[in-house]
Amino acid sequence: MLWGMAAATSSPYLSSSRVLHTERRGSMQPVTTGSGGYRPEPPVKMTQGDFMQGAVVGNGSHMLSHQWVTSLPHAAAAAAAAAVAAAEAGSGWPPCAPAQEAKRGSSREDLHAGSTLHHRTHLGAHQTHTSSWGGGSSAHLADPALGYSQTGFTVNGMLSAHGHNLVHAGIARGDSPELDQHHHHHSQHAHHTHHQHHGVAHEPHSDEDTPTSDDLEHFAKQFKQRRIKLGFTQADVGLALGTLYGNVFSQTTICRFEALQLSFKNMCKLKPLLNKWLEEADSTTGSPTSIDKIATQGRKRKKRTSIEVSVKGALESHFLKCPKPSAQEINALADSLQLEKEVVRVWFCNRRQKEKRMTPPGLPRTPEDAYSQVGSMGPDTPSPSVDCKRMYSDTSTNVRTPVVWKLRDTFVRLEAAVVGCLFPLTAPLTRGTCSAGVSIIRRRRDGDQFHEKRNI
DNA sequence: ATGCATGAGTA
DNA sequence: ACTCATGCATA
Repeated sequence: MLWGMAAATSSPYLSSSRVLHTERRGSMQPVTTGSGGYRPEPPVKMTQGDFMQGAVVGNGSHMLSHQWVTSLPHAAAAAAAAAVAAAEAGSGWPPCAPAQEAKRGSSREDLHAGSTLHHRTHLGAHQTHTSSWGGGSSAHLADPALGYSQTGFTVNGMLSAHGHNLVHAGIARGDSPELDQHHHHHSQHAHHTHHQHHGVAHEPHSDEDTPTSDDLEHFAKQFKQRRIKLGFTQADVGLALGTLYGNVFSQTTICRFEALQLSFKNMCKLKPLLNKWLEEADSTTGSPTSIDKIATQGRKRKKRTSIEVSVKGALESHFLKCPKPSAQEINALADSLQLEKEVVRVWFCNRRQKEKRMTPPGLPRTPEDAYSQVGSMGPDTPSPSVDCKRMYSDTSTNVRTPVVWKLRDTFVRLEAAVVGCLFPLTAPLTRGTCSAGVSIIRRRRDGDQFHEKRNI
């Protein structure tokens, strides 16, 4: 509450910050870290791009001792920018707010927004779901030679040279003809006569059609492939969207889109934008989209608290029992786990949100599958608590919300439950091996995480 | 790629 | 006080 209140009330922590945003930009330029380009001042570690430039103000960012960190514009970015773009100037974005107006208020409707743009006909080709679901992390795939890195930092002076994307120019075009969307790939596996167009993606459905989960999945896949071929990083795309539409997105969001980790609704909203970007990227060999965005000024952000594994296990256990604990339950929990209440509260919020995300790769493809599996579940099946039902109905706002989506939650829950039983506290989170016939997902251990892989 | 966090919008 | 879209920071 503390934070909440504070925040609500007014911005508590504004550092005296002044907005010094360094300006830099260039289309795809080096946006240092993922998206923002900020960094707490005393970067402990630096990566190649991080040479800190003393230049940046050393303002008294942290007067508040502890956890609040002041965000500052990233020095590295500045540097690069400086080189590159001293010239490019205004960005044209409202420094703070933004990006949302449009969406927020009208969220429901804007799903279709943007759809008007593309209508390309599809020429025919078809390609079924062939592509393998990208395997690696896109970041790595980017060809280093091109100078991309996850950070979007161009290695050498490429940037400096032209200030912008070489990327665009060089690569674009021509190369991947495969991008086609076969939209409705509905079940008729039998014959899909599809259209393919090359080079660009189109909207499968008419403008206002709400895409199906399969459409989204397919699009996401294609998008990722294409993006990689074109040599752009997720961060690049995010920035470019800002240029094209005014809404800048972070690497995180693009990443989540590709991984289908956004809500169905959110996926629908972003799809048109990304589709448009794709078209642009394909054709544009030259339109340097440049922009940049601003930064959230000097707000202070709570230092990210990291929760111990064992504690997470406990939280997870509780979550299974009660996804939406009351304030008191939270208090009690926080207390017993020795965490701040707010941390616990936020953890639950995030956990719930996570449950609502889109189908992660690896879930039952057809309702039938899902149902059959569900049906075989035992009684201990954690009754999809109230919350569960509610989630579904929420999601249902979208009439076409595919069943799969809804089922997904059930699965996750079931899986977690099963695993939870098997491994009470040890591996509760890692819903790894849940064989009970439910395991349609195969995971690979990776450090602390389990990566899901489609099992087919 | 993802965990924890923020904030607008709602109920 | 919650949901939802989003992102900084980090593994």
